[in-house]
Amino acid sequence: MSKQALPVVDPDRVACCAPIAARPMDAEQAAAVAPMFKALGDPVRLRLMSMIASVPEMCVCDLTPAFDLSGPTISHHLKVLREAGLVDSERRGTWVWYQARPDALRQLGALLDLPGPSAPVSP
Amino acid sequence: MSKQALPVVDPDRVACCAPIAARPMDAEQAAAVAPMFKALGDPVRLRLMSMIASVPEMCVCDLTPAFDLSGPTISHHLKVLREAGLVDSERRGTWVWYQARPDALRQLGALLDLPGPSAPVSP
DNA sequence: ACCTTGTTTTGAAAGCTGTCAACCTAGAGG
DNA sequence: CCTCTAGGTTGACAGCTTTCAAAACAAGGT
Repeated sequence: MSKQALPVVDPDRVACCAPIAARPMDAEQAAAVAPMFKALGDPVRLRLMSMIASVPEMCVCDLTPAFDLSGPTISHHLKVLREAGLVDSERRGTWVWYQARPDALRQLGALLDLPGPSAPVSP
Repeated sequence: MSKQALPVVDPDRVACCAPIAARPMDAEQAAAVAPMFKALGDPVRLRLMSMIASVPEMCVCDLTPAFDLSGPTISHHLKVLREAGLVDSERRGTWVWYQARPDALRQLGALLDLPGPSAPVSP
C-alpha cells in the first residue's frame, strides 16, 4: 500500500534526535517531531500503536473489534498513525496488515532520554 | 466555562510503564498517558518543554520572547504542560519559574522503549 | 457476472484547540 | 495608598478532530 501524495512524516528524514532535555529544540525539528507525539496523544491511537508494536504485524480485522468504535473511525486513526510515520500498512489479499516502524519509536524514545544520574553505566 | 476540576495528570499516579511495544496497553493506562503525549504534540509546547528541560529552571520572562506569540498564548501552552504533569511552576517574587518533571519524561521514554535492539532471542 | 466480506473514503455534526485582545491578579516599590 | 510590571484568565473566533452513516473500493468465492 504505497502512498505518495500525503503529508506523511518520514522518520528517516526527521532531523535526529538530541534529547529534548539536552538543549533547546529548534523550531524546525519541533515541527517535524510534534506530529508523531500528537498521533500518540489520543488514547485510541495509543492503544492501536501498542497493539501493533507488540507483535510483528497486526490485521485490521483483529484491531477493530478490540474497540467500541466503528470501522471507519478505526481506519481514520490508523491513517493518522500512518501519516505520522509510526506504522506501515500492507494489503495482502483480503486483509490489510499493519506493522510498527521501530525507528520512529526509537527516535521518539531517544528524544525523551534524560542526561540524568539515573543510569551512570560508564565503566 | 464551568469551573469543574480539570483532568490534571499526576505522573506519580500513572500506572507504570511497560513499554508500548511489550504488550497491548489497556484502555485505562492509555487514557492516563495519552494527555502527556498530546501535550508534546504541538510544536510550540515541544519547544517550551525542551527549553525548560534543558536547564534547572526557566523564567517565563525568558520563554515568551523566544516565540512569535502573545503572552496569553504562551501562558496557555504552559498551562497545558502543567496539567499534563510535565512541568511544575513556582512564583518567586515578580517572576514565575518553570521546571521539568524528570519522572514524567522518564516515564514517557520508558513507554517508547523497544524490546532489545540487539538480541532478538528466539523463543 | 454477481455477491459477500473487509477496509477506506466521503460528508456532516458536535466538540475541542490555538490564538489574540481585553481584563484581572500578585508582588515590588514608591 | 497608588502605580508599574510579569503572568494568568476570560471571551471570542477560525480551524481542526473525533465520530458515524453511507457510499466506494478491493479481493475472493460462487
